[in-house]
Parts: sequence; structure tokens; C-alpha cells
Amino acid sequence: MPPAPATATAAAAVLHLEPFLPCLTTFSHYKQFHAQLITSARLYFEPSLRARFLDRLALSAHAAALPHALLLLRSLPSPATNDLNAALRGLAASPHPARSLLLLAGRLLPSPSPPRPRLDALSLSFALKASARCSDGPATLQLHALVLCLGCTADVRLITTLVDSYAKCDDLASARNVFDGMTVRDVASWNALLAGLAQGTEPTLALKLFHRLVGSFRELPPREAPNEVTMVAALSACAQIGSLQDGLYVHEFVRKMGVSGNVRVCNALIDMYSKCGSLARALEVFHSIKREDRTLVSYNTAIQAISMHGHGGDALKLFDEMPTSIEPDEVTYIAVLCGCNHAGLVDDGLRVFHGMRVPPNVKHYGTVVDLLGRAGRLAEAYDTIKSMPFPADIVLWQTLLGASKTHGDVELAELAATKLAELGSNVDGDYVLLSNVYASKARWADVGRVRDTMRSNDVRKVPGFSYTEISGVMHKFINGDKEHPRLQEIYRALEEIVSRIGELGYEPETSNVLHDIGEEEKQYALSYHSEKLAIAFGLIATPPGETLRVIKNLRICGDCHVVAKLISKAYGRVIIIRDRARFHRFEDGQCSCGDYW
DNA sequence: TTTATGTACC
Repeated sequence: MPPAPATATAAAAVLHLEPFLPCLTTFSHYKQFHAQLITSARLYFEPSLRARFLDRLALSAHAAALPHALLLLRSLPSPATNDLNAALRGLAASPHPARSLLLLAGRLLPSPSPPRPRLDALSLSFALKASARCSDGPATLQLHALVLCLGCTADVRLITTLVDSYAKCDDLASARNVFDGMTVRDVASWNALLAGLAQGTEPTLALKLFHRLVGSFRELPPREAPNEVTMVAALSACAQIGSLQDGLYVHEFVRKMGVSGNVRVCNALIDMYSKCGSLARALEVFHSIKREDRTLVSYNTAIQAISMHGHGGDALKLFDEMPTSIEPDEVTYIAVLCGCNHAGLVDDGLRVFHGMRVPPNVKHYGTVVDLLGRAGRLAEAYDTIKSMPFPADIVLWQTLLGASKTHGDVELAELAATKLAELGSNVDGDYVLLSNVYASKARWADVGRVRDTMRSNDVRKVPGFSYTEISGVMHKFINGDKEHPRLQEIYRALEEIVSRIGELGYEPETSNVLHDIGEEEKQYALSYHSEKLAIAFGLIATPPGETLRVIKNLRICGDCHVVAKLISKAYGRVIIIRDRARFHRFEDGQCSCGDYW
């Protein structure tokens, strides 16, 4: 036991156990305290002390603590609600949150002995935390029913937890419904919904809600006033959408609220600016954080930003400059490796990978396989997969397939395709890559076979789309778009573009088109790729010289990359395209990726 | 003793 906080005799210490509670650190302390509770009979006669002890024990970081807490709970002849809650809370925060739900379900079963404690709002709150952590939608729904049964619908904190839980289970509609049904809200309720929408599939809706919130700022009761957490959620929505306009607006609001010094807000700003294409502003925010205030996440986000923009050398530099007081974690290594990858720094990447101070996970192996694969070191890439201490996932085989395609290795491509089929991947990209390998070797019969398999397997097509922001309005384009209101104009502009860049030597690169169609039709399919439509629209809808920003859901294709370079030269425009993995910045006929991506 | 917050492989 740690020394008693007061000078007391042993007898007095027995009378006052509470002061020791905050001092318990080692597992041995906990066991001694437990023994004291038993020998003084307080385990039974002071239920509130017991519950507070259980709560601390269940939340303690020591591996043996939580099992010990559960043992203690089971040993109680008549556990109180607070005892149960302590265990529910500990389990919900543990690596196995589902056990919290099991405990709750067990307590619900009718059983005369030992008597089941009643559930209260706190029990449900902890259980909802658990169902959120395991993304268990049906459990959240059942807990919602219990909330209604227990009549806790006026408990703002509990209902906020319910909103959060629905959102974390990807049931945004229910999250929204519960939120809308709240008669009293506070800022946490707003934040739970905003964060849920922003990180889920509804970032646009999140921003709408944010505007509604700050628009009625003056009339809101103080408990609903937006705070720094609101800002972080809104910035995360801007980052996901890639809307620099909205991001700048939120940043303005951050300044007005006086939370520009909050490190979490700064980290969110770095991420937002980076994902909206402005690396300069992202780094400005990073450097504005006082050195001693920078957290691991600040470094990770900044390194990730530099990497996404293709500056692998600078990413390595910042990584090396990290203070020794901050230990890099798995995310740091992903960010640095990603930077080496996008910049083609093979040896640096391998050096970083082999020097990792945390165990590499499948994503780290993924970057290394990509790094080696792109550089044409296919055998080493495959050996890396074989050497992994865990099985390869779909993404890893797709990476190897991509590398095999780039370097025309039929055997390895077939192997990767077989693995992908075994793992149940059935997206068009897999087939396109395999077919391209065959096509590059003029093995037309195999190309046809792949196409037949595609047809019979009912392949899932990932529709390609792009969007661009013009005067604060997002315009979305899908491949071969026929819906946009200014379609005629856009298609005319595209024709003009193709003829103008034709003078610079442009010829459509059709090898990425799978379908067995004539050359002219292939060119047609290519010329309406969504990013081309978005760029063409940007050219006619913005004044000369203005930077064009386009966001694409898939990776940019080779032909669009060539076209973007030529447009940047022919029209004197900077074009910034964010694709699935990184940024391409086109200026005067060159791309920041150096044609390596 | 509950609530809401940032970074991640193709």
C-alpha cells in the first residue's frame, strides 16, 4: 500500500480507507485494498466504497485488474447497481466491449439468486458505449428500447450517448431521429451528431447542420453554444468533402471563438487544409503550434499531409525532427512510408520499415509491397507478403496485382487474381488489371476469358466520380455524365480542349480501357472520365488563371493525368487533383508526382 | 463516478 495521506495510526487507517482509493496504482495495491475491505467487513457494509473501488479496479490498465473486478462482482451475494455499472464500464472500455453487453444481458435474465441489481441510466450509458465500440447496431437498438422501458428519455447525457452510439454503428438516420426527438439538448448532443455525420457518409449534411448551429448562435442557450469539439467535427467534414471554401469559413469561426490555440483544433485544421489541397496553409498551422504543445497526432497529421502531396523527402525530414519525448506510433510509420512510396524513395522506405519501433501491421506491409512492386522488385514484394506473420488481405493482393500489371508479370498477376477471388473480392478493377496484363502480351483469348468471367460473376462496378467547387458550390460529375445542367457547354469545351492539347502532341492513351470495343469508341469512353468533365467545367466556369481543384473517388487514370498536364500548360492553369490516395498538382505541363504514382 | 474531438495500406 502507498503511504497514507495522513499521519494516522493503523487503527485510524482502517477507519478511513477512502483516502487510499486515489493512490492505488499497482495491482498489488488493489489486492491489498480488497483484503482490507474484506477483513473490515466494509465490502458488505459500505456498498458505495465497494462500488468506487470496483470502478477504479475495472478501469485500471493492469491486465489482471478487470478479471479480478469481475470475480469480485460475481462473489457478491447481492450486488448493487453501482457494482454492476463498474463492471459494465470496465468491460465497455476493454479490448472486448461485447462482453459488457453479455454481462448486461445476463443480468436481465430472471434469476432468484443472486438477486439481479436493477439497471439505471448509467448501466445503459456504459452498454451503449460498448455497442458503439463494436459497431453493433442491433444491440444499440435493443438498448434504445431499454432506455424507453426505463423511462430515461429526459436524461440528456444518456440520449446523447444513444445518438453517438447509433452514429458509430453507421445508422445515421436513427442518430438523426433520436437527436430530432430531443426536447432539451446541449452542445455534446450537437457534437455527437455532427461528428457522426462528418465521419460517416454524410459530411455534407454535417456542414449543413453546422451552419444551422452557428447561424442561430446568438439565440442559443449557453449549454448549446458551439465549442472546440464542434469545430473539430466541422473541420473533419470539410476535410472529407475537400471543400476549401467551407474550411476557410470554419477557420474564421475558430478564430472568432478564440480556440485557435487548442491543439486538437489545430490538428484538425492541418488535416483539413491538407485534404483541401493547401499544403502551405496546413504547414502554417503546424508551425503556429508551440513546439511543446505539439502532440503525436500533430506530427502524424503534418507528415501525412506532406506525404499526400508527394514530398517524401520533407516527410522523412519532419519524421527525423520529431522530439525524442514523442514516440512514433503505427500511424507515424504509415505516414512516412506513404511519403517514401509516393516519391519513389525505395531505399529510404525500406530503411524506415526495418527500423520500426512498433510491430508492423498489415498496412505497413501494404506500403512496402507497393514500394517494392512499383520499383519493379516484384520477387521481393511477393517475398514480403510471404514473410508476413499474418495472412494477406484483399488490399495487399490488389497492390501486388497492380505492380504485376505495371511490370507485365503474367504469372504473378494470375496468382494475385486467384487469391483475390478466394478472398471474395469481386470489383471491376481486379479484372481490368488482369486483363491489361494479358492485353499487353497480346493474349487476346485470355482477355476474352477474363471478360466472360466478369460477366458471369456479376462484377461490382465502382462508379467513378469527381467533383469541383465553383464559387462555393460543389459540382459532381460521374463518368460519361449525362445529367449536368450545363452538359452541352461542357462537352463543347472538352472538344475544344482535346483539339488544343492535340497541338501539343496529345494522343489518347487507350490501354486502360477494358471493353472489347473499337479504338474510336475507346477514345470516347476515355474522353468523358469524370475528372475531365470536372476540369472542362472548371475552365469555363472560372476566370482565367484561377486554380482548379478537383476531387476524385478513384485513382486518376494515365490518360487523364496526361490531359491534366497538357491543360495546365495550354491554358496556364494550376490544377490540383485529389485522388483516392494522394494529390497531383499540375502546373505548366508538369505534375508534382513526377509521373510516379 | 456518464456525454461529444484529430492521424492510417491500393
